[in-house]
Amino acid sequence: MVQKALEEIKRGVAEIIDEERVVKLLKNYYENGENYYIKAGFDPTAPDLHLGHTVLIQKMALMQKYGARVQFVIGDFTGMIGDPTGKNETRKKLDRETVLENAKTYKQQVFKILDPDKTDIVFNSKWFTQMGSIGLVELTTTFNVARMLEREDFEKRFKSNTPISISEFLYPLLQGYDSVALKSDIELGGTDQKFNLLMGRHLQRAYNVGKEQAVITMPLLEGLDGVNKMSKSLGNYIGITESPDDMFGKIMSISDDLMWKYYEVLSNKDLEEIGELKRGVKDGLLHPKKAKEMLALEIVARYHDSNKAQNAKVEFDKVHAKKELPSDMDEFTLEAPIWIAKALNIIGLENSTSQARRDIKQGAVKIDGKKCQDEQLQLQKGEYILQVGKRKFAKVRVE
RNA sequence: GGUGAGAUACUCAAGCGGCCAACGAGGGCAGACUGUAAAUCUGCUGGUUUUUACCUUCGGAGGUUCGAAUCCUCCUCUCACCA
Repeated sequence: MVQKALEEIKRGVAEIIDEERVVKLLKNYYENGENYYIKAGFDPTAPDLHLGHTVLIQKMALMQKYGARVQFVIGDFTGMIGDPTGKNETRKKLDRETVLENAKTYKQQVFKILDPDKTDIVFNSKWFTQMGSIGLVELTTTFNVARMLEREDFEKRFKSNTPISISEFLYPLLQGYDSVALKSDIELGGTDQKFNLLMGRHLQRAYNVGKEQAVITMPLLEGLDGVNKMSKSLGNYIGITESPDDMFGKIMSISDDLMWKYYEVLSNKDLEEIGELKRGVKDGLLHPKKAKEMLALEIVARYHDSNKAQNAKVEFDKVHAKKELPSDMDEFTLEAPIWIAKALNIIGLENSTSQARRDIKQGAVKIDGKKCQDEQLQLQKGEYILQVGKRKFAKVRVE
């Protein structure tokens, strides 16, 4: 039992630190029925979860089946500082209301995956506002600058003389302290979080919690561009609240290579099955597009339902493979006569009339399926279907 | 605190009195090709209905000049070296 659970848990993970402890926890669950706590922290600034987050969340959901209680930490306090990992931009201070609002959104999204009965949502401001400045200084005495500079991005920035704010040193300490306050048994995070996750271990020791958490890191999921990690600020993400059509289309647009990565960390299919698909594609028995469709169907069905997923697929084929019009389009009413470029701008298909002119020149604009050649064209009364590029459509009534 | 260097469009980065809406690279958008892809090739990438024109942009505010991203003054910010 333990062995099987461990195997499933290990799938797709980047690294497990202190695997022995994980085994112990599992054993204890099966033999004595005792639960254990797994923690993961989330930033309250961006309440929209995307598939990159779900890699982590799905893993937690899996572990809930094996005795884990999830501590879903909303970093409302730490969020004010901002994790220095990656880009460093000063964070806006979030007011209480926004944080609560975001937390609500989190709940809605997260419980599509996690079991609510086995999940605690906690805010880390709860213990940090009570800590006080003395407590904070005490926290800082547990670590030193040299060790702190071991963190890769700090080291890089230090060497290249890029400024590091003192408050950024605080971040790993605070995140680690969450594990002290919550007495977590395991903490999950992306591979870029490794340093912070290990800090939890260090602090649990320093504060004599009586245990040191194991750490499980998950690989970072690349975004749609296939290069950078999926993130909202880069715009290469697939949000779990997106419409079935958008979600389906976005998944279909990833490259074939990336598809397998997605399969590994996002699909519920077991590894053998995925291996078979992979072989099938390699041997030419299975079209890669088919394989990708299956993936897209599975994921869309998870966040919507299988009917909607199926519809999204049909719609997708209709628009892209058969080059027919989508069944749903935004509709607008404009006054006649109207200049085509202006019309495109008003209905939001183009950012400016200048951009519209350029696209018309390039033959990217279609009216009722026919290329528009004349950039001076005035639309007279009637109904038109305007299209820019392959994906942007709108129905326009001119009167 | 002292000295020096720098701030250019989404990002990086040229330009250093007129030929600058500003080289180039990345990104983005579009076209061809395809499986809607990826890769590749090509075009575009400040705005404005009148587009071999006009307007707004090169950290901010003034000034010199027929003319300034380019020169001068002050301010703000960043970096480096020294203390």
